[in-house]
Amino acid sequence: MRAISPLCFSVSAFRRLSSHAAARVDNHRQCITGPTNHTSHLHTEKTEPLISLIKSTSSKPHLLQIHAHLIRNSLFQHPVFFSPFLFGIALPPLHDLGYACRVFSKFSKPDVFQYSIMIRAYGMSDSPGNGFMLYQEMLRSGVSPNSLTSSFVTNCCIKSGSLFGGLQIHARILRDGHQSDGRLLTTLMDFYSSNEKYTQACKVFDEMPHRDTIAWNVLISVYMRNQRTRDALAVFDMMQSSYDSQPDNVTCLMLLQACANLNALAFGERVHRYCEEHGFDKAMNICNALITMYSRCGCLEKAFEVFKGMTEKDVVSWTAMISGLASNGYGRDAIEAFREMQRAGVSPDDQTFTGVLSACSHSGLLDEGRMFFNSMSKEFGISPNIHHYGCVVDLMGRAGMVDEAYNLINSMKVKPDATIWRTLLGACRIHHQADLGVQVIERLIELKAQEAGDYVLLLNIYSSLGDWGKVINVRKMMKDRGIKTNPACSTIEFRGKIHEFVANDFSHPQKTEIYEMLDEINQQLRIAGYNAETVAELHNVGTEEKQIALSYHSEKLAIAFAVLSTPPGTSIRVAKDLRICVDCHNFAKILSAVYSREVVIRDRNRFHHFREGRCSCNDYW
DNA sequence: GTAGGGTTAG
Repeated sequence: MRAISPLCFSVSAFRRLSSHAAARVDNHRQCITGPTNHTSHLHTEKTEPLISLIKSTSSKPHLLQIHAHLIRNSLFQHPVFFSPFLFGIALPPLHDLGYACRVFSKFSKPDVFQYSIMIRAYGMSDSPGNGFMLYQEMLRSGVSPNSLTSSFVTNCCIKSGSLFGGLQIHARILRDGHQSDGRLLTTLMDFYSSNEKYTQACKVFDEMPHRDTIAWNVLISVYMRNQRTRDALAVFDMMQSSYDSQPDNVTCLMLLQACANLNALAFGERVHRYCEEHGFDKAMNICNALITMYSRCGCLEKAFEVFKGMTEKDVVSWTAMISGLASNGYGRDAIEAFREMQRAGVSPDDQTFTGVLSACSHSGLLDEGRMFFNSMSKEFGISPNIHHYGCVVDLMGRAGMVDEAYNLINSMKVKPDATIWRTLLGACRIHHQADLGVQVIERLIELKAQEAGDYVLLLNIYSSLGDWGKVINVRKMMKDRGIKTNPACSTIEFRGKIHEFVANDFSHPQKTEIYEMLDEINQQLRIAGYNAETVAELHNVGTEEKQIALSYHSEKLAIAFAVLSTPPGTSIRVAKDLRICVDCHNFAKILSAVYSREVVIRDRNRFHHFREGRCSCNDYW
């Protein structure tokens, strides 16, 4: 007996089925060309099997055969068959937009469903802008959009970055009275958020009649994109007290990221407990986010605990652990973890090498760093990217090889970015290389990327050389170019709230106590041998004035607040947006001994752990 | 007589 392929079987099956339907349609030729509201003439019991055959196929050749048969039997133009056919060919998994366009253009009078499918298909393609054009064509031909059409076309505007299109759609949504559709409004929030119209995005949220978990999650992502990370955390409480929606795994994932950014350890632990209570802590992505959160909060023990507890570890888990060890100053352990990862049979990728190389640069492991940099491409076939180069430049720069680092940047295959020049500028500052520093500033200017911080580094170089004439020049240059310095900001978490401190800040409600406490601490530290390190301070002023200027750096205010507010022995965790200065480093080191407090300061992505008068990093940079 | 929204874990 001859074997019949499943495809042949299906085709013969629908041939049988379609002959009944065809007989019906033939009697009503107007169905084919005219308005297509004659579905009732087709017997449901005859058409349904054929429709479900069209719907169930996910093979393109099969769908094309069905197409041919529909044409032969004059059934194709009937929406009963055309709609599911278009659906199958236009959307994934087949998603043949070219084919879908051709058949769509042959269709005499598409309805709102068919337009919607095509708009959705455009939204998923490389030409989302065409989705909006089709939407306009649809309006011109008198077909009214429903809330799904609006949702699809809004998505097209998000993808194509069309602000104007989205605004038009929003106006139409209001006109048509679709403003109570939660899903549509969620897409609209996403639209405003992706166009940086955060106020508008929040307004849409406020006006929603019901907010489900996804709507709340979009609100969190709005806050996070808008650098309002603290507000993102506040959403967690609001969700838990709302009666109709609770945080889910996506909420937790985003909040853990927010905690990592804010150094909000206590809040992160709360989210962790919530994950455990709801069984999210078994998921790999949550565990990986937890590792990062704990590492970025300087709490490596907890990060390692999560890591150890994972039944399965992927490259992301290993990389998170390696990077965590690296940024916390445990370079050798990071390298050991890398070897362990290979023994476990997990292949490293480019980000793993970023972690390994940063481990070398943070711990000053020059030879190891070079070795990994070379083996990365030779053994693992991973070509170096800007981050890898950045680590090596940092490594060489710190080791005093500033000229070699400069040559390496010039020899790179990738275009140097502002960050890599800034890294070199930092090295120039450490090794007092004023001439190269000036050259680097010029490169930053070429990139139109120079920031106040870059000029401050240059100022640091000149002032440490005692070249006050040049200091005045740079200050004048900054003034002429309109460069304004933003004061550094330190944050500290206390009882679930984030407290912000800016140098010489007088806005905190407990300011008087904080300043008094800082004076008291300074007196105690001086007894223990602390002397304000004034060499790096910018102004050409007397020593006493310098000491006053240094006294109220933001991290010192934060530390004074912690000493004031927490019981003796509690660890003090500070996050700072700029680099910690030599003096504050010294201050924290001596304080850790005098007050018997562990102090953890995170500046940018680097940690300084102070315990019993020692710091985890060898020198303060 | 169908169809939709959030996450890019390091």
